[in-house]
Amino acid sequence: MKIEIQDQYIESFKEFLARKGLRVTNQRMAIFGAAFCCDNHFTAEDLLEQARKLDDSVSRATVYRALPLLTESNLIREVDVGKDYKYYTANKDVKTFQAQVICMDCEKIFEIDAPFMEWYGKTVAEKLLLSVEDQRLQVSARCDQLKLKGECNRVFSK
Amino acid sequence: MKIEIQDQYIESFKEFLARKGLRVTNQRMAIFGAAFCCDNHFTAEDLLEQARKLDDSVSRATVYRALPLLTESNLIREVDVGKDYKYYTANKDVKTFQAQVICMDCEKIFEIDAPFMEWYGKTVAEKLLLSVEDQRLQVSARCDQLKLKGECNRVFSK
DNA sequence: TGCTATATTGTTATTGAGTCTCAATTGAGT
DNA sequence: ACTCAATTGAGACTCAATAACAATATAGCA
Repeated sequence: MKIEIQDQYIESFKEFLARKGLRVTNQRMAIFGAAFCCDNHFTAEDLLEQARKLDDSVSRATVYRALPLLTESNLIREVDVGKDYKYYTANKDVKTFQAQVICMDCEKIFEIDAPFMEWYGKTVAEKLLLSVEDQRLQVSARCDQLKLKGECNRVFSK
Repeated sequence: MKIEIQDQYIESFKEFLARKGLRVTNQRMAIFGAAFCCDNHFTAEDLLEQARKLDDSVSRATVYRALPLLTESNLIREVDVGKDYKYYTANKDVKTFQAQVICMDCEKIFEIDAPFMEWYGKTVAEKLLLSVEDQRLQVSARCDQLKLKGECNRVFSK
């Protein structure tokens, strides 16, 4: 069952490549596969590590070259957490606009539905006479607050 | 008139430094002044350049050391536009929550009032049983759309 | 199946924002 | 003015991301 869903995404990625006149390579598919098999948010470095488990020839440069393709094809998306590096996450089963709640200490990310935001985007668009390409609502919280829910990864020394 | 307003901010900054037991130095005041005399959003590098006009001894390191003080004192704030570097803007006359509309090509930033978001933040907080530290709504648009309003800085070759 | 043009790759070097180190300097209380 | 800790500038350094380039692999075609 899971495999079927994945196949659908694989097909979608291959179509995207074909449409752009790009080749289907082992490395690209390994990177794609890594992005979709890992559940959480991941950095470029995480992705490299995972992709190498599928194809150990994958290099850092190729990961960075593949990321724009994956975002452009709408299979993954950037999640900016205000750090110096970027996070990404696979676009699986996302039906509504989601806000990101980020722990500023351990960097754990929760995505919560915020369907209202879609309407809000349109309002903004009308106000500025342009169409919105993308919008993000990011909420920052502290880990000692998330800890109350027992969902913080980090151990604190201080 | 303008000078009076600035004096108020200067006082506020000096108070902040005093409260923290930090010294009032020429460099810090030059950086502060630069942040408040430039109307737009600025990067650390922009700030360095401006500050050097007020005190040419200001170094890059000092700018980066001053930025956390300015944000902590709430005189400026970070504006994350999803680039590899950070933008900042002075907190002048900001009464309500603002959403940022960013041109993905020329990086021009419009801030628009989004008072609703304050309420929304509280709702999110209740849902996750934590208190929100900060929230940002970012809207991305393309310059060729902003161009219609004649407000895009960039000249396009393609 | 094998051939060819060219897209893609890994390696390595490079960029650029931001941080760190440390000796020299400077501000503020005495 | 004196003292000493806070602050500074210069420059080395970190680290994510990008670029250059020679080697390799892919897809279309024979």
